[in-house]
Amino acid sequence: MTASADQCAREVLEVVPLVIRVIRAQMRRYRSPALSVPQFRALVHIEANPGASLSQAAEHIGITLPSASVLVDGLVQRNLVSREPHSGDRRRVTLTLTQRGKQTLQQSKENTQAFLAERLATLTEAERTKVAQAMHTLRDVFSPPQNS
Amino acid sequence: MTASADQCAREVLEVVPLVIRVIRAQMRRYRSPALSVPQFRALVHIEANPGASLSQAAEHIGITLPSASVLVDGLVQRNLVSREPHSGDRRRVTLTLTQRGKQTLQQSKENTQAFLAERLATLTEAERTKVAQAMHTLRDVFSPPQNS
DNA sequence: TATTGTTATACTCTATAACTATA
DNA sequence: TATAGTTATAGAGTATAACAATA
Repeated sequence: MTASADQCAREVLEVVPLVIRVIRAQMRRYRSPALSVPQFRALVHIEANPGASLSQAAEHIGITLPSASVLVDGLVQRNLVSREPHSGDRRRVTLTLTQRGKQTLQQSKENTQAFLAERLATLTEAERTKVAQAMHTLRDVFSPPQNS
Repeated sequence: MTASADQCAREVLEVVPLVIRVIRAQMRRYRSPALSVPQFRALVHIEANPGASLSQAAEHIGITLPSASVLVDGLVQRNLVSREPHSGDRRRVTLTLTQRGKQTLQQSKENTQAFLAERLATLTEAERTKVAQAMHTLRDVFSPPQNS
């Protein structure tokens, strides 16, 4: 069986929303404290890119700059992210995780991954390998453009 | 290369939010009129299950009953869905697509699938087949429970 | 009592438009 | 002028809690 681009598109369009819903529900269920999916993704980006600018974060997450500004606002208010003026270019901000942010992200990662892993454990290893490979493929197709 | 449940979970957690964002952005971009992803999914369910109840729709979409009530409210106000009392059990509602709802869904399907297909067309047929198979697998893992 | 659905309330996410500050 | 970011405004999505109507 082979898949045309259109058949493949149909599958993606049906299944991806299902998966994101399960992920979101689990993140919400977990309280210490709970993170939304976008908040989680922002923390992951800042962890991987300490000192990131807001524009970089917005691009990575795939949202507009104003949306990112509001999103980060919430994280700063919850003391998960530190937002400092950039030394040298005072238009920019410098985003880093606070100690609390690091801990929260670590816990949320463990929790959510463990939850997903538990579901995925029902698959055979061959099936999981195919899923992981497909995720790699989709990442290449749907990653935001790398401008900087 | 094989994938443990935890590695697979990590991949899913990273890639699925990326894909959903691209889908959402495309649906929003399209105006005639634009649908959100949940609205789209609700319409798909009602199309496939004419006369569906609100509870059924909520379960299929993976949201709570109050959320579904609000969501359908918006669709009724936009004249995309008809919400009638159920004959026989007056607690229930009967959801069907209006003519406008059918047209809008059809257009949105074509548009979004074509957009995704265009992206996926850069893959080889073997890659697309793997992606489609992986979607099937994930659907089994993450579908809401079928109670009724 | 149990089921189906709605309403009230509160947040978050997201966009576009308009703005400020800096380069 | 161009860039980085914020604020204003608006609408959708979502949850929990409380409620109403029907079975």
